[in-house]
Amino acid sequence: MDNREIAHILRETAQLLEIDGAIIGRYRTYEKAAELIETMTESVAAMSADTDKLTELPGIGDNMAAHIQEIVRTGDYFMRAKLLKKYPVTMLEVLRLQSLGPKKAAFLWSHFQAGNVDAIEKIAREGKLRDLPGFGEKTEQNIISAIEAHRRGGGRSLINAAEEMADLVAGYIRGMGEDILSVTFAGSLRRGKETIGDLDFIVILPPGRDSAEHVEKVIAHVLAFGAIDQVLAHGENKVSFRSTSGMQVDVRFLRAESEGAAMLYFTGSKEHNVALRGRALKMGYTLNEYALTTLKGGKVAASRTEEEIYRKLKLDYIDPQLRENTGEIEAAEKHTLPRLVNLEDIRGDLQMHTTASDGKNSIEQMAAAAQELGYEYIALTDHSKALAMVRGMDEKRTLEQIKKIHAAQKKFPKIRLLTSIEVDILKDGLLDLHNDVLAQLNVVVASVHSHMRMERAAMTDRLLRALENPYLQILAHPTGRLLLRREPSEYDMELILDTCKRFGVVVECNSYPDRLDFRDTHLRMAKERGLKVVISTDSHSTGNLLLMKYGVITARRAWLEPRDVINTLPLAEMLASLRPKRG
DNA sequence: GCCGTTTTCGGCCCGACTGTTTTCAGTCG
Repeated sequence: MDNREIAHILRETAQLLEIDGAIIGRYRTYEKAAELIETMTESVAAMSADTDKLTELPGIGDNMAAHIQEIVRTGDYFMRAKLLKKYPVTMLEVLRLQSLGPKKAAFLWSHFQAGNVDAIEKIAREGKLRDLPGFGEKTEQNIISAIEAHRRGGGRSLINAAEEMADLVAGYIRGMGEDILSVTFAGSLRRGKETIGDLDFIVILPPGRDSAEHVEKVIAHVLAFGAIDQVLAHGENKVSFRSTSGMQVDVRFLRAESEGAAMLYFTGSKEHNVALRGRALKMGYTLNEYALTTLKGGKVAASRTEEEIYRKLKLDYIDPQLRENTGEIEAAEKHTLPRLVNLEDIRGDLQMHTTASDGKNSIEQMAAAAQELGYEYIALTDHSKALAMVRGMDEKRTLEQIKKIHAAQKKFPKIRLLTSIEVDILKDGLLDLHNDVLAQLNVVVASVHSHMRMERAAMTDRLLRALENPYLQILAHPTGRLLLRREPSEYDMELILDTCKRFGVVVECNSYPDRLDFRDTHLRMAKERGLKVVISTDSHSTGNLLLMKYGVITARRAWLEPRDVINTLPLAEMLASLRPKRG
């Protein structure tokens, strides 16, 4: 049982308790335990043999430790099972509807036995909700439109799509000229999360131009943005809407003196903010989106920049990508935060395709584009023959490709073109090309593209066998997931990471926005085991080389430093850090 | 259910907004 599964059971218990009317603190404890376990890299199942280790975790007491042990032992938790006898499991889906929370959901269940989205939609469309206490015509309509939005899909977007939308909205708001001072995005996009549910903007008003009339004028401009599906909130300080693409956009209006506090608050994460507020309270302050204020006297201690606020809280500045309350506050206190890897640290790209398989551009075009980016080296990694539909290369064509790369090299004296391949890991764990061909390549990248839904034990064996091949140097997009489309393959992650470490295999952080594979938490596990990582784009065109920034931001979320990432190294050192080829 | 340099009981981050209410509960982030 992995951490995600344990956290899932605890979170469902929290939601069911909330529906059941438990007092706030009780279900919050379950929520907090779920949040903690979800973001931990150490296996809680492994820890659970030792009760003391569990209770040492913040927010985990004797009772919660016992519950966790029960979950690890039995795969379920009696309280959750008990509540699921009282409420249907579909109520958890109901809670995901906008404007329907635990209280209203519980009410609908107790009055109509309506415990799923379909049943609630039926009642709403029949006009039976409007006369209920606490409901009304507006609420009824909101629930119907929330159900419609829910049916259109979860509304989460890939990071590149979110970024495009954010640029569009920011550019539009910026079009107001001097009516605003600045517009900045915050939220999960600033933290670099792999998928984005909503966009948060902070609009700073010019000094002296913060009257209600002026804000209303700015809001009117925002609401005239073309792609609005529905306005969700429209107040004096903020406006929210759902875009036609299904993404929720929140825009908050503030004065310049609150900018730092607001950025901190709206960047989150929620867990980071809660921890910061707790710390502020202990130190005699209160923290909100306007300022850090002294408890006694209500004097503003800091508000203009994030740096000032962290400083007052006796913390080093914490990069947005680290703000998940997974140890960054403790590290900031002890001055042990990592020096995170930057895009500028990257010296080369070790996965890209050409017209030899499914790439759009030639070796020369890829080389020219990479050189333009200032790279010192690239690896040309076309597919191997198992991927017949993209004309994967067999042994003969691979050898020809090596010659072509050598020929192209002559035209590009300033960048090293490494001969390479993305060789398929076959169903039985063998690599798709003969070792004597792999031996002739500068770099061997391997990955799984077929039979991705194998059962856990078989997939583990398959990968172990592949890793035993002495020519395999880089394990690319190790879980094979496609964000919002395909779940990751399942295998014994800890064993595979330990094996990579043993053989000196480097794991990839694939920068493609729908892969981002390994994901942040897996990369952090890798780092904690002393593995090296390569951040690659897996480009299929020259334009794709720019996707590197998404890999870098994911690596930053994993606390990776330049020394953890081999393509921050000069060529010779990078090559020396790869698994040495043995016969 | 957890936790303590205000507390071993009584809080649990905090503020905006909406919609349904005549002063506030519920939802959200």
